[in-house]
Amino acid sequence: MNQSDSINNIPKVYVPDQTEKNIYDFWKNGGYFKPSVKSTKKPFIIIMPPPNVTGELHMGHALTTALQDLMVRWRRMKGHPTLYLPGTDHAGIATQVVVERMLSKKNISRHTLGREAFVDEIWKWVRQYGDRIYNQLESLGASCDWERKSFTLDPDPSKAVRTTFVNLYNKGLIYRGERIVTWCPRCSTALSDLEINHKNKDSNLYFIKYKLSTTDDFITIATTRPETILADTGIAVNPEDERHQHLIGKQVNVPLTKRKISIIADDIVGMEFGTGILKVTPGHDPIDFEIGQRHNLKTINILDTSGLMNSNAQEYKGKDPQTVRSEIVQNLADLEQIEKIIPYNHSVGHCSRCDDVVEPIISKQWFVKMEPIAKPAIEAVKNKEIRIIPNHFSKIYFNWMSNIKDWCISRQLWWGHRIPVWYCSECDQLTIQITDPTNCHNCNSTSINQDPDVLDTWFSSALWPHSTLGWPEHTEDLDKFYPTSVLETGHDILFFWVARMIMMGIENTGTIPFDTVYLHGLVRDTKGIKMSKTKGNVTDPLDIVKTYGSDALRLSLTSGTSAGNDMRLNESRLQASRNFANKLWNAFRFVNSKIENNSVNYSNDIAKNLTHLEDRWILSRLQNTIENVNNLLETYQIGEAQKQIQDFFWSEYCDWYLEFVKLRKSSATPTLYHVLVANLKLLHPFAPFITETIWQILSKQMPSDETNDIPLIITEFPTKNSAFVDTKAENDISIIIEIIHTIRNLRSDLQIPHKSSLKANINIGTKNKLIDQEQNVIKSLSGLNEINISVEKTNIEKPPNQITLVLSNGTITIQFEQTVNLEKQYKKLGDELIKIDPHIHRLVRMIKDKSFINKAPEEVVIKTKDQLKNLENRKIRINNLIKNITI
RNA sequence: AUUUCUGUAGCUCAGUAGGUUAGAGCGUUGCCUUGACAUGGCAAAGGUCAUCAGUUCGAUUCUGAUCAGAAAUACCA
Repeated sequence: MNQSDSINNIPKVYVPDQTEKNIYDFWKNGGYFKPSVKSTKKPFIIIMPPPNVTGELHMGHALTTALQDLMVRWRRMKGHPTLYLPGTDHAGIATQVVVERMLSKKNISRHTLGREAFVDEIWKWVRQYGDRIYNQLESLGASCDWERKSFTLDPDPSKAVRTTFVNLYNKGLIYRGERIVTWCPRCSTALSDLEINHKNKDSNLYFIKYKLSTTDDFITIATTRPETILADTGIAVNPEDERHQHLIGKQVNVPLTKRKISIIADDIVGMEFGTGILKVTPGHDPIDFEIGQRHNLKTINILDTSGLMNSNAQEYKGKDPQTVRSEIVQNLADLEQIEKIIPYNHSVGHCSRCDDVVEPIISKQWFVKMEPIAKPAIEAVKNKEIRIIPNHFSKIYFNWMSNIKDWCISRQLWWGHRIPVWYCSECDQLTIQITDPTNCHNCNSTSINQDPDVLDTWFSSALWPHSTLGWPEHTEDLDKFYPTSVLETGHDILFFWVARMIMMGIENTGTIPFDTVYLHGLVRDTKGIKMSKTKGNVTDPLDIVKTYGSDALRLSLTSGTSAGNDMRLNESRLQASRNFANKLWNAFRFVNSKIENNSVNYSNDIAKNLTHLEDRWILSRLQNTIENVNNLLETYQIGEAQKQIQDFFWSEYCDWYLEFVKLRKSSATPTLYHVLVANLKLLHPFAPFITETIWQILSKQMPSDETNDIPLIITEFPTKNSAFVDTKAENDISIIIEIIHTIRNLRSDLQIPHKSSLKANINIGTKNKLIDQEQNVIKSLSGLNEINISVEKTNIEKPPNQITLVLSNGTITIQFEQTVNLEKQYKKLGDELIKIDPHIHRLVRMIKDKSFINKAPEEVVIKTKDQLKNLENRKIRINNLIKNITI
């Protein structure tokens, strides 16, 4: 480091990565992340929505962590026992795919390994890499209680899963049934509705002729999936449809097969679509399945678990549906059974994991009956027991919850919580219990086999707020920390997580899992496009941490945003945050240079020394900031809270206060220190590293005591002290600032350098005494060398070397050494008149309006009158000046 | 198709009890290396708050319609 670059050996640019790791370890090893046992205040708990154990940190994690950690740190500093409980999710499909891919490089498939060995392989992987995401969260400053970290497959959460399954089954809320589910051939498992994305695709609508069995007539049916003809078990028409009345009850031959099927009437059939005749394929379409149920139609399944045609598809067996489609179309064309083919755009379901086209397929799966569970969960939000922020997501929640469908929870995977159901091969009865049974409950036989399937990963996530705290056991943690406080996550995950957590929380514990849901928006790239690996537009948060520092990243993510809204992250935003951090750093350098090795402890009473106006002013402004910040954080207006802190710090403390006190020797130091420290505390939840770093250096400059011996992370968050509120000081300083501002403006307009001195006559009526007292400050910050205070009317002649400017409450006349061209200044006066007039008119109109006087609140009327008076006075002063000008 | 959200300065966005001469950051223009900081300072330009109605003494803010953009959910075979 260059010696000239430093005051007291502190580098003039803040370098984050030199300190962040040390600070984090200091907090972690000091046990500051653990819930305090001393406080009797209401605990504040955030259970981290568990990231995927195979996952790597992305911007979404960074945002969610910044917000969660901010909430946690704020409450911790407010003296609440806080628990931020981290965890990871086993992520069934995703993890299995990762490990399968790894094994395939060694030419091993999971089938050759077998289930047990394969699951062992995954565990090996998890043990090796599962902590990676945790380390990444640490670099963001997450103040989690790592000793309570939890993994969805740990024994306790697993027990919670089994207990829940058994309870729900016993209550009749879990059932096994043959349903149409959506099947992903690539992942070879059933999926829930939420795991499917619909995309519009260009395809064809095939008009196919079916021959009636008894006559030589044909009927024509429109379909997008001709390959499902092989699974047709009925034909349906609308009973109201006069065109097709005569067909009802007749039989047709299924093309390419020897089967004959009946024509039935069902009012679900749309008369406008196609020919108004629907082929019914109960095995491969949800609507057809319902029709099949109503009319007792047979169900034929033509697909196997890997999505290929099975033996029901006759000669097409073993081929994939797409191939079969074109073959069938060709075969039908050869038989002249294709009437026409028209291009058709329709939406097709895709697997949200692998993006393959999913197939509706009949299959036996486990379901949760949702309606009874959803009811109390809807009620909890309706009666405001749970508050969703921003509120408009409540509507989306209600909408989904009141149309909820049963949840398919079985997955044909090997990695996850295996379904706790055992089938008896002797009596066919099920044994369903929490611990592994050895015998059939019914016949006591030992030949029982566990269901091979595992549960949907979200099933365990749904239990997360209580399972991580020890449920179903009555643990101390559950007692102390449940229900939790806030669930913070992305709005895209409202249904996956939030809704299911609310339902299962109430179902299992009888209590809501959290009282507040805070939903954030998505982080988008510079162009506003959603970040995704496939698009290659992702920014790695760890790269940003390296370049700009963790605080800068956090500040960027939390600034200028409001809940629920998406945000764009770009370089200039990050730079601005880094610059802010650097500004803080340099203010600290300034203050530090004043207090180095001080023998007085400034953290004690500072009220004694408030003889200076600017001290009273900045402390008063600080109270205002503190009050606003607390209110804003209380109502989760996080971006606005941050803005208030940054504005106060930069625009008031740095731009004005620091400049004011440069004239003084040491009398300002206590206030200088006090306000800086208050800023550090206010900012700590937003930018934990730099604030703690500065505090550690600063607080050691003074004799130690109980207030400065403790780390910033657990110091008390500032609260408003009304004793420091001083509106008179605020008014006075605003007059001083206006004078300085006016003179600087003039200098800039006339290109008069700051160095060249000016003389001023100020007449500001009742405040002339103030000007007298503060003239040194005014001189220094505006470059005046002489101030005369005149009670007389300002000279309104127009000597060529002086000009009079208008202030809110008076005038200021500036004298130049030489003649200056003032044309521009006089024009400015005219411009202001033009601007001011409409305002005056507006205000006059309001005052004259009787209904305004009668109906508007009194303070608004008073304020309006004041405003008018001020503007009119100003207008008079401007007019006086203009009258005496001859250009 | 339904629902929801968004439309404020050149760009990105704040603006939660309806009363402000409508704000910030970035960018732009001019000036400045002054002992905290050029990742800085000083000064300035820039907006009919999408459009149109309504409610109100008063609307960027509330209501409705329209236009434009985004998202979610559902889906017709």
